[in-house]
Amino acid sequence: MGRAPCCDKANVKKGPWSPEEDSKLKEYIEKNGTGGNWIALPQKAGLKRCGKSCRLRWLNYLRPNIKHGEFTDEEDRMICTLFASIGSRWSIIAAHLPGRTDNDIKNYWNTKLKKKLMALAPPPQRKPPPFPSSHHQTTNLPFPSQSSLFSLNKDCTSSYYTPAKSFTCFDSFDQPISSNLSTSHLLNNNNNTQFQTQEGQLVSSMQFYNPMKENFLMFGSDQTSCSSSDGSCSQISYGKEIKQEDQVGGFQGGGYNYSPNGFEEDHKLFMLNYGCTNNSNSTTATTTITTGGENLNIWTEKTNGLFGETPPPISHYSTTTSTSTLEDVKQLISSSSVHGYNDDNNNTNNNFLTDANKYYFYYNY
DNA sequence: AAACGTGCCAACCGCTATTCC
DNA sequence: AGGAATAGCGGTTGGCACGTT
Repeated sequence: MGRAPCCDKANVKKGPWSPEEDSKLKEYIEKNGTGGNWIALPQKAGLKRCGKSCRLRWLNYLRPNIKHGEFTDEEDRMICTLFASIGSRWSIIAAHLPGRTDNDIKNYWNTKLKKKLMALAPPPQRKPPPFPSSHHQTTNLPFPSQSSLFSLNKDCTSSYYTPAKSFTCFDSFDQPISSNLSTSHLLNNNNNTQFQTQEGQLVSSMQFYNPMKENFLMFGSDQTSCSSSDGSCSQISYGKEIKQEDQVGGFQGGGYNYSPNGFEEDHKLFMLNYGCTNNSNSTTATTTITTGGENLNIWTEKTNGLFGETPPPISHYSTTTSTSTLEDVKQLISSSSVHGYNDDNNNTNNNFLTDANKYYFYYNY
Protein backbone atom coordinates (compact mmCIF):
# COMPACT_ATOMS: atom_id res chain seq x y z
CA MET A 1 0.00 0.00 0.00
CA GLY A 2 1.47 3.26 -1.08
CA ARG A 3 1.43 6.53 0.71
CA ALA A 4 -1.53 8.78 0.60
CA PRO A 5 -1.11 11.52 -1.98
CA CYS A 6 -0.04 14.87 -0.62
CA CYS A 7 -3.04 16.54 -2.16
CA ASP A 8 -6.28 15.82 -3.89
CA LYS A 9 -5.04 15.31 -7.39
CA ALA A 10 -8.46 15.74 -8.91
CA ASN A 11 -8.91 19.24 -7.58
CA VAL A 12 -5.45 20.47 -8.20
CA LYS A 13 -4.35 22.48 -11.17
CA LYS A 14 -1.34 21.29 -13.08
CA GLY A 15 0.75 22.71 -15.84
CA PRO A 16 2.21 26.14 -16.38
CA TRP A 17 1.61 28.82 -13.82
CA SER A 18 -0.38 31.87 -14.80
CA PRO A 19 0.80 35.35 -13.84
CA GLU A 20 -2.16 35.56 -11.46
CA GLU A 21 -1.10 32.42 -9.66
CA ASP A 22 2.45 33.66 -9.51
CA SER A 23 1.47 36.92 -7.93
CA LYS A 24 -0.84 35.19 -5.46
CA LEU A 25 1.91 32.88 -4.34
CA LYS A 26 4.52 35.57 -4.23
CA GLU A 27 2.31 37.94 -2.34
CA TYR A 28 1.34 35.32 0.19
CA ILE A 29 4.86 34.15 0.89
CA GLU A 30 6.27 37.65 1.10
CA LYS A 31 3.61 38.48 3.62
CA ASN A 32 3.42 35.27 5.61
CA GLY A 33 6.40 33.17 4.70
CA THR A 34 5.99 29.52 3.91
CA GLY A 35 5.13 28.69 7.48
CA GLY A 36 7.23 25.60 7.07
CA ASN A 37 4.27 23.84 5.61
CA TRP A 38 4.03 23.74 1.88
CA ILE A 39 1.14 21.32 1.88
CA ALA A 40 -1.15 23.73 3.65
CA LEU A 41 0.13 26.79 1.85
CA PRO A 42 -1.83 26.66 -1.41
CA GLN A 43 -5.14 26.60 0.38
CA LYS A 44 -4.16 29.53 2.56
CA ALA A 45 -2.91 31.41 -0.45
CA GLY A 46 -6.04 30.68 -2.40
CA LEU A 47 -4.32 28.54 -4.96
CA LYS A 48 -5.61 25.36 -6.48
CA ARG A 49 -2.17 23.89 -6.60
CA CYS A 50 -0.32 21.06 -4.96
CA GLY A 51 2.02 22.17 -2.20
CA LYS A 52 4.92 20.59 -3.97
CA SER A 53 4.11 22.54 -7.06
CA CYS A 54 4.01 25.79 -5.06
CA ARG A 55 7.31 25.02 -3.44
CA LEU A 56 8.93 24.33 -6.77
CA ARG A 57 7.50 27.42 -8.35
CA TRP A 58 8.73 29.56 -5.50
CA LEU A 59 12.18 28.04 -5.30
CA ASN A 60 12.83 27.88 -9.00
CA TYR A 61 11.18 31.00 -10.23
CA LEU A 62 9.55 33.39 -7.83
CA ARG A 63 11.86 33.76 -4.91
CA PRO A 64 14.08 36.84 -4.86
CA ASN A 65 17.53 36.96 -6.39
CA ILE A 66 16.93 34.17 -8.86
CA LYS A 67 19.34 34.53 -11.71
CA HIS A 68 18.11 33.67 -15.17
CA GLY A 69 19.88 33.66 -18.47
CA GLU A 70 23.33 32.78 -19.67
CA PHE A 71 25.76 31.01 -17.45
CA THR A 72 29.12 32.66 -17.16
CA ASP A 73 32.42 30.93 -17.76
CA GLU A 74 33.01 31.08 -14.07
CA GLU A 75 29.74 29.30 -13.45
CA ASP A 76 30.58 26.73 -16.12
CA ARG A 77 33.83 26.11 -14.41
CA MET A 78 32.23 25.75 -11.04
CA ILE A 79 29.65 23.32 -12.33
CA CYS A 80 32.29 21.20 -14.01
CA THR A 81 34.44 21.20 -10.96
CA LEU A 82 31.65 20.26 -8.64
CA PHE A 83 30.22 17.70 -10.99
CA ALA A 84 33.60 16.09 -11.22
CA SER A 85 33.77 16.03 -7.50
CA ILE A 86 30.31 15.09 -6.37
CA GLY A 87 28.39 14.04 -9.42
CA SER A 88 24.83 15.01 -10.11
CA ARG A 89 24.03 16.44 -6.73
CA TRP A 90 22.43 19.46 -8.20
CA SER A 91 21.22 20.98 -5.02
CA ILE A 92 24.73 21.02 -3.63
CA ILE A 93 26.09 22.42 -6.84
CA ALA A 94 23.36 25.04 -6.84
CA ALA A 95 24.35 26.03 -3.33
CA HIS A 96 27.67 27.16 -4.73
CA LEU A 97 26.14 29.25 -7.46
CA PRO A 98 24.21 32.12 -5.96
CA GLY A 99 20.96 32.76 -7.73
CA ARG A 100 20.97 29.53 -9.66
CA THR A 101 18.56 26.76 -8.91
CA ASP A 102 19.31 23.08 -8.99
CA ASN A 103 16.76 22.69 -11.74
CA ASP A 104 18.42 25.38 -13.79
CA ILE A 105 21.83 23.83 -13.42
CA LYS A 106 20.54 20.39 -14.14
CA ASN A 107 18.88 21.56 -17.32
CA TYR A 108 21.90 23.54 -18.31
CA TRP A 109 24.16 20.60 -17.78
CA ASN A 110 21.96 18.15 -19.63
CA THR A 111 21.24 20.35 -22.58
CA LYS A 112 24.34 22.42 -23.08
CA LEU A 113 27.34 22.07 -20.86
CA LYS A 114 27.71 18.34 -21.19
CA LYS A 115 27.65 18.58 -24.96
CA LYS A 116 30.02 21.48 -24.86
CA LEU A 117 32.52 19.42 -22.94
CA MET A 118 31.99 16.29 -24.93
CA ALA A 119 32.70 18.17 -28.10
CA LEU A 120 36.15 18.87 -26.77
CA ALA A 121 37.07 15.24 -26.40
CA PRO A 122 38.73 13.77 -29.50
CA PRO A 123 37.94 10.19 -30.43
CA PRO A 124 40.56 7.82 -29.17
CA GLN A 125 42.45 5.38 -31.35
CA ARG A 126 42.63 1.88 -30.17
CA LYS A 127 42.08 -1.69 -31.06
CA PRO A 128 40.23 -4.38 -29.23
CA PRO A 129 42.10 -6.75 -27.05
CA PRO A 130 40.59 -10.15 -26.44
CA PHE A 131 37.77 -10.65 -24.12
CA PRO A 132 38.95 -11.78 -20.73
CA SER A 133 39.57 -15.46 -20.63
CA SER A 134 37.02 -17.66 -19.03
CA HIS A 135 39.11 -18.72 -16.11
CA HIS A 136 38.92 -15.21 -14.87
CA GLN A 137 35.23 -15.42 -14.52
CA THR A 138 33.91 -16.28 -11.17
CA THR A 139 31.63 -19.23 -11.16
CA ASN A 140 29.59 -18.49 -8.13
CA LEU A 141 27.81 -15.55 -9.62
CA PRO A 142 25.09 -15.89 -12.19
CA PHE A 143 26.37 -13.30 -14.52
CA PRO A 144 25.41 -13.62 -18.11
CA SER A 145 27.67 -15.06 -20.71
CA GLN A 146 29.92 -12.88 -22.75
CA SER A 147 27.81 -13.31 -25.84
CA SER A 148 24.70 -12.24 -24.03
CA LEU A 149 26.20 -8.88 -23.39
CA PHE A 150 28.59 -8.38 -26.21
CA SER A 151 28.82 -9.53 -29.73
CA LEU A 152 32.08 -9.48 -31.59
CA ASN A 153 31.95 -7.42 -34.71
CA LYS A 154 34.39 -7.01 -37.48
CA ASP A 155 34.76 -4.35 -40.03
CA CYS A 156 37.43 -3.63 -42.57
CA THR A 157 39.83 -2.17 -40.10
CA SER A 158 39.14 -3.71 -36.79
CA SER A 159 37.10 -5.98 -34.69
CA TYR A 160 35.26 -4.86 -31.68
CA TYR A 161 32.66 -5.84 -29.21
CA THR A 162 29.28 -4.30 -29.42
CA PRO A 163 27.16 -4.35 -26.35
CA ALA A 164 24.11 -6.42 -27.05
CA LYS A 165 22.17 -3.88 -25.15
CA SER A 166 23.03 -0.31 -24.55
CA PHE A 167 24.31 -0.22 -21.08
CA THR A 168 22.21 2.11 -19.16
CA CYS A 169 23.76 0.75 -16.05
CA PHE A 170 25.70 3.81 -15.15
CA ASP A 171 22.73 6.02 -15.30
CA SER A 172 20.05 3.80 -13.96
CA PHE A 173 21.63 2.86 -10.70
CA ASP A 174 19.86 4.30 -7.85
CA GLN A 175 22.14 3.24 -5.13
CA PRO A 176 25.81 2.76 -4.83
CA ILE A 177 27.26 -0.48 -3.80
CA SER A 178 28.25 0.04 -0.28
CA SER A 179 31.14 -1.66 1.31
CA ASN A 180 29.01 -3.97 3.36
CA LEU A 181 26.67 -5.31 0.76
CA SER A 182 26.57 -9.01 0.48
CA THR A 183 26.72 -10.80 -2.79
CA SER A 184 23.16 -11.93 -2.38
CA HIS A 185 22.09 -8.39 -1.88
CA LEU A 186 23.82 -7.45 -5.03
CA LEU A 187 22.07 -10.05 -7.00
CA ASN A 188 18.69 -10.21 -5.41
CA ASN A 189 17.77 -6.70 -4.70
CA ASN A 190 14.40 -6.50 -6.33
CA ASN A 191 14.18 -2.78 -6.01
CA ASN A 192 16.73 -2.33 -8.67
CA THR A 193 15.94 -2.03 -12.27
CA GLN A 194 17.00 -4.77 -14.54
CA PHE A 195 17.86 -4.79 -18.15
CA GLN A 196 17.48 -7.51 -20.61
CA THR A 197 20.30 -8.89 -22.65
CA GLN A 198 20.00 -9.98 -26.23
CA GLU A 199 19.41 -13.48 -25.02
CA GLY A 200 16.55 -12.33 -22.92
CA GLN A 201 18.41 -12.68 -19.71
CA LEU A 202 17.56 -10.21 -17.02
CA VAL A 203 20.48 -8.54 -15.43
CA SER A 204 20.18 -6.52 -12.33
CA SER A 205 21.65 -3.10 -12.55
CA MET A 206 23.10 -3.73 -9.14
CA GLN A 207 25.63 -5.91 -10.83
CA PHE A 208 27.13 -2.67 -11.90
CA TYR A 209 28.59 -0.03 -9.86
CA ASN A 210 27.36 3.47 -9.94
CA PRO A 211 30.36 5.63 -10.40
CA MET A 212 28.27 8.73 -10.47
CA LYS A 213 27.52 8.26 -6.83
CA GLU A 214 31.09 7.66 -5.97
CA ASN A 215 32.92 10.64 -7.22
CA PHE A 216 33.02 9.68 -10.81
CA LEU A 217 32.72 12.10 -13.59
CA MET A 218 30.90 10.81 -16.56
CA PHE A 219 29.79 12.45 -19.70
CA GLY A 220 27.16 11.01 -21.89
CA SER A 221 25.23 7.90 -21.37
CA ASP A 222 23.13 5.42 -23.17
CA GLN A 223 21.34 6.16 -26.32
CA THR A 224 18.02 6.70 -24.70
CA SER A 225 19.31 9.65 -22.83
CA CYS A 226 21.31 11.04 -25.66
CA SER A 227 19.61 14.05 -26.96
CA SER A 228 22.10 15.23 -29.47
CA SER A 229 20.92 15.21 -33.00
CA ASP A 230 23.04 12.31 -34.10
CA GLY A 231 22.43 10.43 -30.93
CA SER A 232 26.07 10.36 -30.18
CA CYS A 233 27.22 10.17 -26.68
CA SER A 234 30.17 9.13 -24.73
CA GLN A 235 31.22 9.08 -21.23
CA ILE A 236 34.23 9.47 -19.15
CA SER A 237 34.46 8.00 -15.76
CA TYR A 238 36.56 9.23 -12.98
CA GLY A 239 37.21 7.07 -10.04
CA LYS A 240 38.66 7.66 -6.71
CA GLU A 241 42.03 6.73 -5.61
CA ILE A 242 42.91 3.31 -4.49
CA LYS A 243 45.48 3.29 -1.84
CA GLN A 244 48.66 1.45 -2.34
CA GLU A 245 47.86 -0.92 0.44
CA ASP A 246 44.45 -1.79 -0.87
CA GLN A 247 44.28 -5.31 -2.05
CA VAL A 248 42.42 -5.35 -5.23
CA GLY A 249 41.75 -8.14 -7.55
CA GLY A 250 39.28 -8.95 -10.23
CA PHE A 251 36.89 -6.65 -11.76
CA GLN A 252 33.32 -6.38 -12.62
CA GLY A 253 32.20 -4.96 -15.84
CA GLY A 254 29.62 -5.52 -18.46
CA GLY A 255 27.85 -7.81 -16.12
CA TYR A 256 30.84 -9.99 -15.45
CA ASN A 257 32.90 -10.59 -12.47
CA TYR A 258 36.44 -11.57 -13.05
CA SER A 259 38.77 -12.87 -10.54
CA PRO A 260 42.42 -12.68 -11.37
CA ASN A 261 44.54 -15.39 -9.92
CA GLY A 262 45.84 -15.07 -6.48
CA PHE A 263 43.34 -12.72 -5.01
CA GLU A 264 40.50 -13.28 -2.73
CA GLU A 265 36.99 -12.66 -3.86
CA ASP A 266 36.21 -10.25 -1.12
CA HIS A 267 37.97 -7.40 -2.80
CA LYS A 268 36.66 -6.50 -6.17
CA LEU A 269 38.06 -3.92 -8.37
CA PHE A 270 35.78 -2.63 -10.95
CA MET A 271 36.77 -0.34 -13.66
CA LEU A 272 34.52 -0.10 -16.60
CA ASN A 273 34.57 2.83 -18.85
CA TYR A 274 31.92 2.64 -21.39
CA GLY A 275 31.23 5.11 -24.08
CA CYS A 276 28.71 4.69 -26.78
CA THR A 277 27.40 6.48 -29.71
CA ASN A 278 24.24 5.86 -31.48
CA ASN A 279 25.86 6.09 -34.84
CA SER A 280 25.27 2.72 -36.35
CA ASN A 281 28.92 1.84 -36.45
CA SER A 282 30.16 3.46 -33.35
CA THR A 283 29.73 1.69 -30.12
CA THR A 284 32.42 1.51 -27.58
CA ALA A 285 33.07 -0.31 -24.43
CA THR A 286 36.30 -0.36 -22.58
CA THR A 287 37.23 -2.45 -19.66
CA THR A 288 40.47 -2.66 -17.86
CA ILE A 289 41.33 -5.56 -15.70
CA THR A 290 43.82 -4.90 -13.06
CA THR A 291 45.05 -6.52 -9.99
CA GLY A 292 46.88 -4.84 -7.24
CA GLY A 293 47.38 -1.87 -9.45
CA GLU A 294 48.94 -3.96 -12.16
CA ASN A 295 47.20 -4.06 -15.43
CA LEU A 296 46.42 -7.62 -16.41
CA ASN A 297 44.40 -7.20 -19.45
CA ILE A 298 42.31 -4.80 -21.32
CA TRP A 299 39.73 -5.10 -23.92
CA THR A 300 38.44 -2.20 -25.78
CA GLU A 301 35.62 -1.97 -28.18
CA LYS A 302 35.42 0.12 -31.27
CA THR A 303 37.09 3.34 -31.90
CA ASN A 304 34.81 6.14 -31.02
CA GLY A 305 34.61 5.67 -27.33
CA LEU A 306 36.33 7.59 -24.70
CA PHE A 307 38.43 5.87 -22.23
CA GLY A 308 38.31 6.68 -18.60
CA GLU A 309 40.38 9.59 -17.60
CA THR A 310 42.65 10.22 -14.76
CA PRO A 311 41.16 12.92 -12.67
CA PRO A 312 42.96 15.05 -10.25
CA PRO A 313 42.51 13.99 -6.66
CA ILE A 314 39.17 14.86 -5.23
CA SER A 315 40.83 17.52 -3.17
CA HIS A 316 41.57 19.25 -6.40
CA TYR A 317 37.91 19.98 -6.71
CA SER A 318 37.73 21.99 -3.60
CA THR A 319 34.52 23.88 -3.73
CA THR A 320 35.79 26.78 -1.76
CA THR A 321 39.26 27.32 -3.01
CA SER A 322 39.07 25.79 -6.42
CA THR A 323 41.94 26.68 -8.62
CA SER A 324 40.85 24.46 -11.45
CA THR A 325 39.73 26.08 -14.59
CA LEU A 326 37.41 25.07 -17.31
CA GLU A 327 40.52 24.34 -19.29
CA ASP A 328 41.44 21.79 -16.70
CA VAL A 329 38.20 20.02 -17.21
CA LYS A 330 38.48 20.26 -20.94
CA GLN A 331 41.92 18.85 -20.72
CA LEU A 332 40.71 15.98 -18.65
CA ILE A 333 38.28 15.13 -21.34
CA SER A 334 40.46 15.72 -24.32
CA SER A 335 43.30 13.69 -22.91
CA SER A 336 41.00 10.81 -22.23
CA SER A 337 42.12 8.94 -25.29
CA VAL A 338 45.68 8.72 -24.14
CA HIS A 339 45.13 6.03 -21.59
CA GLY A 340 42.68 4.09 -23.59
CA TYR A 341 44.95 2.63 -26.14
CA ASN A 342 46.90 -0.45 -25.65
CA ASP A 343 48.60 -2.15 -28.48
CA ASP A 344 49.13 -5.42 -26.77
CA ASN A 345 46.27 -7.80 -26.90
CA ASN A 346 47.77 -9.93 -24.24
CA ASN A 347 48.41 -6.77 -22.49
CA THR A 348 50.86 -6.74 -19.76
CA ASN A 349 51.73 -3.20 -20.49
CA ASN A 350 51.89 -1.60 -17.12
CA ASN A 351 52.58 1.82 -18.48
CA PHE A 352 49.04 2.00 -19.51
CA LEU A 353 47.89 2.64 -16.04
CA THR A 354 50.55 4.88 -14.78
CA ASP A 355 48.02 7.48 -13.91
CA ALA A 356 44.78 5.77 -14.45
CA ASN A 357 45.46 3.12 -11.89
CA LYS A 358 45.34 5.66 -9.20
CA TYR A 359 41.73 6.21 -9.82
CA TYR A 360 40.05 2.92 -9.86
CA PHE A 361 36.94 2.50 -7.99
CA TYR A 362 36.30 -0.57 -6.03
CA TYR A 363 34.12 -2.13 -3.48
CA ASN A 364 34.10 -5.01 -1.12
CA TYR A 365 31.60 -7.74 -0.74
C1' DA B 1 2.87 26.56 -45.90
C1' DA B 2 2.80 22.30 -43.65
C1' DA B 3 5.10 18.63 -41.48
C1' DC B 4 8.64 17.15 -38.97
C1' DG B 5 12.71 17.34 -35.95
C1' DT B 6 15.27 19.35 -32.25
C1' DG B 7 16.45 22.09 -28.25
C1' DC B 8 15.09 23.93 -24.25
C1' DC B 9 13.12 24.41 -19.80
C1' DA B 10 9.25 24.47 -16.52
C1' DA B 11 6.91 21.28 -14.15
C1' DC B 12 5.87 16.77 -12.62
C1' DC B 13 6.82 12.19 -10.56
C1' DG B 14 8.57 9.07 -7.51
C1' DC B 15 11.78 8.17 -4.28
C1' DT B 16 14.49 8.96 0.11
C1' DA B 17 15.40 11.65 4.19
C1' DT B 18 13.80 14.09 7.87
C1' DT B 19 10.55 15.65 11.13
C1' DC B 20 6.61 15.20 13.84
C1' DC B 21 3.32 13.01 16.73
C1' DA C 1 9.90 3.19 18.66
C1' DG C 2 7.49 3.49 14.75
C1' DG C 3 4.39 5.15 11.46
C1' DA C 4 2.60 9.15 9.03
C1' DA C 5 3.38 13.55 7.10
C1' DT C 6 6.26 16.59 4.91
C1' DA C 7 10.46 18.33 2.69
C1' DG C 8 13.86 17.79 -0.52
C1' DC C 9 16.08 15.80 -4.32
C1' DG C 10 17.16 14.07 -8.95
C1' DG C 11 15.33 11.99 -13.10
C1' DT C 12 11.99 12.43 -16.55
C1' DT C 13 8.42 14.40 -19.32
C1' DG C 14 5.37 17.65 -21.87
C1' DG C 15 4.93 21.23 -24.58
C1' DC C 16 6.44 25.39 -26.71
C1' DA C 17 9.58 27.78 -29.89
C1' DC C 18 12.32 27.57 -33.52
C1' DG C 19 14.77 25.55 -37.41
C1' DT C 20 14.82 22.48 -41.33
C1' DT C 21 12.95 19.82 -45.01
